[in-house]
Amino acid sequence: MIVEIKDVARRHLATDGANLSLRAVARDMGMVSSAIYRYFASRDDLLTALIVDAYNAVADAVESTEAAVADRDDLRGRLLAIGRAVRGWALANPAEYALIYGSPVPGYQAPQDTTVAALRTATVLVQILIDGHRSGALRPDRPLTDRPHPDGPPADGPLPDAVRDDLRAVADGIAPGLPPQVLARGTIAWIHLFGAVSFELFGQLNNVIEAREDYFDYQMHQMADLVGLA
Amino acid sequence: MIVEIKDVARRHLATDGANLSLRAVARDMGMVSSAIYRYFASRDDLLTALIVDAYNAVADAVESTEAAVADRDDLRGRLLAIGRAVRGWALANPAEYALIYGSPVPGYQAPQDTTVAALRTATVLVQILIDGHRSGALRPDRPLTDRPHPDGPPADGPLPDAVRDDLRAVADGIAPGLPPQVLARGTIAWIHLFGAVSFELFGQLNNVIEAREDYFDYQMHQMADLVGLA
DNA sequence: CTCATGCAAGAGCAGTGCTCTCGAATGTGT
DNA sequence: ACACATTCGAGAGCACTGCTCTTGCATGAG
Repeated sequence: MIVEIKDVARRHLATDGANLSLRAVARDMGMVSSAIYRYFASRDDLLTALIVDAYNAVADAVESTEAAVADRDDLRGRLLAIGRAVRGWALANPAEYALIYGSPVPGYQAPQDTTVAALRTATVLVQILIDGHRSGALRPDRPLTDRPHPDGPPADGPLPDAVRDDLRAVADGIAPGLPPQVLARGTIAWIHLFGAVSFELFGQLNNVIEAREDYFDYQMHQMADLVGLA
Repeated sequence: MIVEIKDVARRHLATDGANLSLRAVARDMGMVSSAIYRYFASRDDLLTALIVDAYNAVADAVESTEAAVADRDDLRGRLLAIGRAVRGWALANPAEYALIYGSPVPGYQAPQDTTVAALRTATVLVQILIDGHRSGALRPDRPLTDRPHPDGPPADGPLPDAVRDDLRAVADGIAPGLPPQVLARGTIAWIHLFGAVSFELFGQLNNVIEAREDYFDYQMHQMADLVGLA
């Protein structure tokens, strides 16, 4: 019953956007609006359920797509697979993507359930970093970028101490032994991935880039370079 | 009169988020709701006015901050100034930032007015690219990233043809002669800037990074490296 | 002095989230 | 088999929303 309500709500979400109407979904189900409250305490409660489902849906897509990469040593290919999975899911479910990675619903506070579901997707990326670090494919000890001038010093400044400490704490939790420098570049790729998808999905690329897919792949390759993947 | 309405609406926006109520702003002004319709045809019309204002506000902040960089040859400093200006404005006006760079309001179609205001901010970044290209500080002819392995080939693949054509068209409009390769890396920095601000503002960094300002600067430095700024 | 225009108030419509009450149906224990 | 308890949905109702339409009051122009 609650899955049926969520299904109808998802359908409304796809057409009407984030301001879905409880009465409308009740009408679609041949019920009266007050009956919904037997299953969801409030509209925010329904939204929370949809948000958790969305986080898990994108995590499912990312996990299965990344696992399908046969050559586990092809770290770049695995990163690319993650990126394409996120983008593909976002393009197929724009409203749900906006729900979890867009501007937060005003007055709505995300409960703790959502963060654990959100972590699933990130873990897939971190595993690539771990594998690359173990095999020695990553070189966090030197700047990844070229010197702006051939004879100049590396432009890449050191990781700020406070950031390094934050990242070390994160690494201790999910990837013990992973150097903060590696994690720092991984988070940059991570942030850029969602920044790129959001930019495209929210219309910021309109009248600028039309070759969306090629452009996205290009960005992911740049991020792979930045992380230091072969 | 319309500026007073917008001021009150902005204040409501800051507290209640994107779903602002016409009746509430009318109440705050001691008017009845129908009186608002003398000045704005609809709630969407008011939102559009706020959006255009927001685009211009962030453009003002960026332009003035960037212009305050004394050393015009310090391209990295100018990029950093832009980034900090955007982030600072976003942190000071989170609701307005979400209005223009967050998920679009459902059922709302942005009119053409907004795009020209959005272009103002981008122009400041493009000017850095132009200056850097003129002075020879940018080297778009070679990969900016290090080889993953010291003796391997450059990992950076070529710019896809379709993307190159898109970017050439953009360059023809606002920066004639600027190589698409330079613009490609500039857009990456551009996208990452807003991706980083959105990630922080929308709570995606919670329980991960606490040293927000240091982390942001670190990201901007990485982007400066990627673009190839000294 | 008259007319026209600008402006705000009020009523009203359809819609919303949410609460409360009531009646019907479905088991469950004795 | 009967009485009881629990579950479920319907309905009314409250306060709120965006928006439309009409009415009336001003102020300024001719």
